[in-house]
Amino acid sequence: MSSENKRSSELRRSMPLLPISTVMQLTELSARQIRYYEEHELIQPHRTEGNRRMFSLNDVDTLLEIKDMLEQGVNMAGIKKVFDMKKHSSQLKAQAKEEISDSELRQILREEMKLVQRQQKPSLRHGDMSRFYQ
Amino acid sequence: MSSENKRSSELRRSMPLLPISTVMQLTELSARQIRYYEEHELIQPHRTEGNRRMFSLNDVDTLLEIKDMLEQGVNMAGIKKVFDMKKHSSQLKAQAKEEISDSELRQILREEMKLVQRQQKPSLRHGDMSRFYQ
DNA sequence: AATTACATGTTAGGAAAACTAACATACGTC
DNA sequence: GACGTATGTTAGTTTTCCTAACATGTAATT
Repeated sequence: MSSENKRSSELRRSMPLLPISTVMQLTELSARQIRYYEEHELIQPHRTEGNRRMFSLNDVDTLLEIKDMLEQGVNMAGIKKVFDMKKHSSQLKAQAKEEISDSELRQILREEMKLVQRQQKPSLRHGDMSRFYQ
Repeated sequence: MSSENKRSSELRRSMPLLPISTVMQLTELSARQIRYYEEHELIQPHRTEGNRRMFSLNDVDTLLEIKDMLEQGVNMAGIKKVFDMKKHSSQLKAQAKEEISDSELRQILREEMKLVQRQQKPSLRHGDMSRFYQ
């Protein structure tokens, strides 16, 4: 896939299309749960002019990951850590891409992994929204 | 693509995910227009328990086709005809697949085309929802 | 055993979004 | 100028979603 395509599909996946009722069905989470996870800053759904939450496909993906980890006994704090690390490591990766070799990068990511695994054993299975679109 | 994948992506594309407000943004149609097209049976959005319309990606695709044809001067009746023919010819095609050769099939579809073209000159450009997912 | 923290349920009251139905209007056609 | 078609607008209702508060089950802590 070209980087152009990657960028525009990222755009589509982050478009706020879905009301909470749809997200409830897709994830089998309650509204209370979804709002609670937002309260803890695990997701940041868009708001309409009238203050209704509107969710993207990425949000649904994230919620499925959260659900997964909770079911595996990871608590909010743990999930936050995992997400922080993910963000950090993808920033690192983006930055590193232009500076270092692949093998050096893999080495760094292995070290990051160890850091997290010391604290908990999260499921790293990726969210499964791919079921719901093309 | 395997026929299994084709079937399941069709499933996803027909899932009622979107409220009318989202569809309005995606298509740049007014609520009045969308409801009017439903009234004329060009789309059949799902209804929630509380009677709210919920639209699928296929519905959005269809609406974009309708918009396209209207802009090209085709009226409701013409659009209906085009859709009827589409449905008919895809049924025909499905049935034919197991009975006749490709070249025979192409011949039949050419004849169907002529039938419609005698009445109007619709745009056959396909709806462009592919912008919005994966 | 009592306390605490965490994740979620439930309820109440209010605001936004969507519904139907009816009437209004612009524009093309007879 | 009357008519038909596609769309706008408005009014009155119903449904969905919002926040905030309090309730509850379970696990960890004392």
